[in-house]
Parts: sequence; C-alpha cells; structure tokens
Amino acid sequence: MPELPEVETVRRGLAPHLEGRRLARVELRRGDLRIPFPPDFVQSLTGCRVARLGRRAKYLVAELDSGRALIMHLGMSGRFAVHESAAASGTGSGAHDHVVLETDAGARIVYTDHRRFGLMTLADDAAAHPLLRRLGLEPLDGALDGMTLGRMFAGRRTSVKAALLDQRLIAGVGNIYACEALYRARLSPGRESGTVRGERAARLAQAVRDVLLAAIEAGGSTLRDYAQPDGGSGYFQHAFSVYGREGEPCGRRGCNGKISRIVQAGRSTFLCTACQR
DNA sequence: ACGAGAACCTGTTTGC
DNA sequence: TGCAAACAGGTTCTCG
Repeated sequence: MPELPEVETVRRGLAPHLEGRRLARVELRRGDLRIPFPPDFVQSLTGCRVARLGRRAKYLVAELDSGRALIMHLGMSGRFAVHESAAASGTGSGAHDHVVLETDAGARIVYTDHRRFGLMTLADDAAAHPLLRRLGLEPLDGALDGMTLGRMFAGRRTSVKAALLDQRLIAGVGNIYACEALYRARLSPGRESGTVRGERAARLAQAVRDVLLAAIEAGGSTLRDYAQPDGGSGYFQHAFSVYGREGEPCGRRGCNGKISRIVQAGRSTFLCTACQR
C-alpha cells in the first residue's frame, strides 16, 4: 500500500517524535514479520538516540547514535501510530501490533501490520544492506530525466508498467503511481519499455516526478490500511485519474474514452485505451 | 538473462 | 443470508 509518497508522509509524521530522542523502551509484541527480527533487536535498540529518520525508496531508515541503522518497510498493510503520552495509550493493543517504541519524551510509537509483509531489521551500514543495495534511482533527487529513464529502459522487452515497478531501475513507484504516471504521460502500460525514449521518456520521467510530488503534497493516498502516524488520512486518492476508476469516463480534454482495468503480472492496471499509446 | 507467475498473510468486498 | 472467490498499496523466489 504504502508507496513512496505514503512512506515519505509517514517519515514526516514520525521524524519530530524520533529525531534527537532516545528509545527508552522497545517492545517486540510478536516476532513474525516478513523476515525475522534480529535476535539482538530489542537490546541493540534500547537506549539508542535517533540521529535522523531518512527514507530510501519505500524504506524508512533511522540512523542511530550507536552507528547502526534501523531499517523499516511497511509492506502492504504496515502503519505507525503515535500516541503522544505513553501512559495514556495504556493497554489498548491490537492483535497485529508488532513493535512498540517508547521515547524519552514519552511518545509511544506502535507499528501495526496485519498482513505481515513489512519488516524491521538492523544494519551496520544501511546503504550496503542487501535490502537497499540493489535499489535504483531515487525519483525525486533530481537525477530522473528523460535521458536517464530512456537509458534505463533501453533494450528491455518487458512492459513499461513492469519496468516502472522494477525497484532496481526507479525505486519507490508502486502500482497506483505507476498507473497514474503512465496516464499522465499518455503511454500505454503494455508498451515495450525499450520503445520509451526521446520525447516519450521525457514525458514519463516528468509524469513520475509530478505525480509523486503531488501525492506527497496531499499526504499520500488512503485506501484501506494506510494512515498517517497522527491517524489522519491522505487525500490524494481523490485526485486519481485512473486508479480504481474502471468504467468511468476519461477526464482528459477531448478524449471520449473510458477507463478500463487489465491485469499485468498479476496486478491491476487502470488505463484509458483511447488516449494512452 | 529475463520475465511471468506463485507465494507469503489477513481482512474486506463482491458475486452466486 | 451465507459462503466462497476475488482482491488489496510489496517483495522475493521459482520456473520456463
């Protein structure tokens, strides 16, 4: 669920409660996320000060004063909730609460993930960790332009939708924003990615950046599980052009098409077949 | 080498 | 009404 804009929104919500704070208490309520927690998880984390909360693609990375880093991924259904007063939140813990972090300022940060596709682990060098090492270009750091995208996609036979979802190329785009970016760029999701170069590549690079920035601006998209750490909703879902809008008319000026849904690589793709080529 | 599909897990919605 | 199937924002492994 959480794609780059949602993870960035979570990062912004958590940062004021974590950066500069010490983790006074760390509780593992259950140990079965996608990959096992390291055996020293609680011990290594307890007492550490969080120097900075960063993000790499869809991963959150908390840099610790111990020199290590806490790597977190929300999977499909992971979410954080912040309770400003640890005492006030009391016992009300749910069946899918996995981790509780209490800071020296008294904030209680609870990680909940009912599908358990998320993960948390520790690394001595986050960038070199196997989970992050092979990630591709960070789409909003200024390096994503048409030339770069064209070079990455060159020679690939797979669909441009699949290429956008390939985290080794551009990191952070998921199913929703891939659909939305392709619509904005007027490119058919099924088009062979190797044919996206020149003007088409420029449009797609721009569309990816635009849609991610707009979504961050809106606090992400709230569909099912996702919520901001303060419990609020994102509202970019109201700005979707195609995602989840099967059967509705295409909103592009001068286009009389209708939004359809197809399945690519087992995932839903929404598009207007009339104006996406 | 590369791409499609299944698997991982639970909850909710849809359809018969 | 009830039950089963389909579907959900991600990643990784297997198989062809």
